[in-house]
Amino acid sequence: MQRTDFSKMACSIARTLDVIGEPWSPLILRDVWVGMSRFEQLQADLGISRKVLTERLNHLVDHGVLERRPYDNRPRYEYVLTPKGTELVDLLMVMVGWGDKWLAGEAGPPVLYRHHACGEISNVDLCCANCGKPMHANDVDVLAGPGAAQ
Amino acid sequence: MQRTDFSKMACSIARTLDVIGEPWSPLILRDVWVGMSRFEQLQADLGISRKVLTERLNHLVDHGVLERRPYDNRPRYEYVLTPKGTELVDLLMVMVGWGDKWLAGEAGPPVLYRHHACGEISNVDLCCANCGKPMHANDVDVLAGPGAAQ
DNA sequence: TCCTTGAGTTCCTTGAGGGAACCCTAGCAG
DNA sequence: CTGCTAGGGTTCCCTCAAGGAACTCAAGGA
Repeated sequence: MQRTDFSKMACSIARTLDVIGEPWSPLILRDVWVGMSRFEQLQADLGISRKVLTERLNHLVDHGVLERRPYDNRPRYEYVLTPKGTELVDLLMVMVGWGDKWLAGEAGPPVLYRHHACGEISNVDLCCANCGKPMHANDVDVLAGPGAAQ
Repeated sequence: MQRTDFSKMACSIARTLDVIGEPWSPLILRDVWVGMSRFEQLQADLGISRKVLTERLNHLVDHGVLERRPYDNRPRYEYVLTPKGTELVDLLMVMVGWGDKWLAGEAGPPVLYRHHACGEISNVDLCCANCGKPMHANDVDVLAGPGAAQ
């Protein structure tokens, strides 16, 4: 956890960061998303300290992003995405899109996505939930909402 | 910077985190986006340590996300988003969408977006850059790309 | 009975975040 | 030309989180 507590700021970015803003958390979600669900797998794949991995998994479970579920008679557990966590993967896909475009270099993107609906290799874009047209940073006005501070 | 260096991992999520994964960085971008561009403004608004703010701003400038530009004959500077940084705001908008849905509580979202194209208060959704249809975590297959490790 | 495996705990060291104080440059007021 | 002010940082110290290695514990299996 960061030193400063972001969870009480009147900002959905800060509150989201309180859930997945700590180092490693997005990479843990990525691994769970692509099917790595067990402690040992995650630890080996990420090279993360076991202590920190324990802390992160507990934090993600506490916030309803992952679910810890036994998979054996022995004390063995796996971590799976909840619906809340699955929607966070949208965020990861947008991160992938930006990283692919600006940071991948000449080797090209490390992974590709094939979209079920059209069958093509593609990438995510942002559109308006209301009209469906593109919606990027310069396409909106920012207004105070009901939950604004003061 | 996190202890572990994410920048050399063959993963666009890790590489993106290397740019904006440190604490405060996304909130700094948010503030710059909505028009807070000067050191003193950012420090006062965020309540961040001046030392850390200096480090973050330098890191973001080094990575081409922000540009440091003088605005006076005196040694005064403001920070503005580059095109690379403006595209990162997409990521922030998706974070806002998730936070609004899962964390805002009964007070409602702190800010609202009005989409220029349709004039309505709306939110971002993810669609396929190829076919335009919705594209979420469960709508894709993940395949190895040209820049995959090994 | 011992060995192995998954899933953590415990302990120590290092270094990043928080906070306050200090510094430097350029204008401006007297 | 002296002192004051404001913006934009540095410097310093303290604490707590990340890294890493070693240790624990429970349940099967040889």
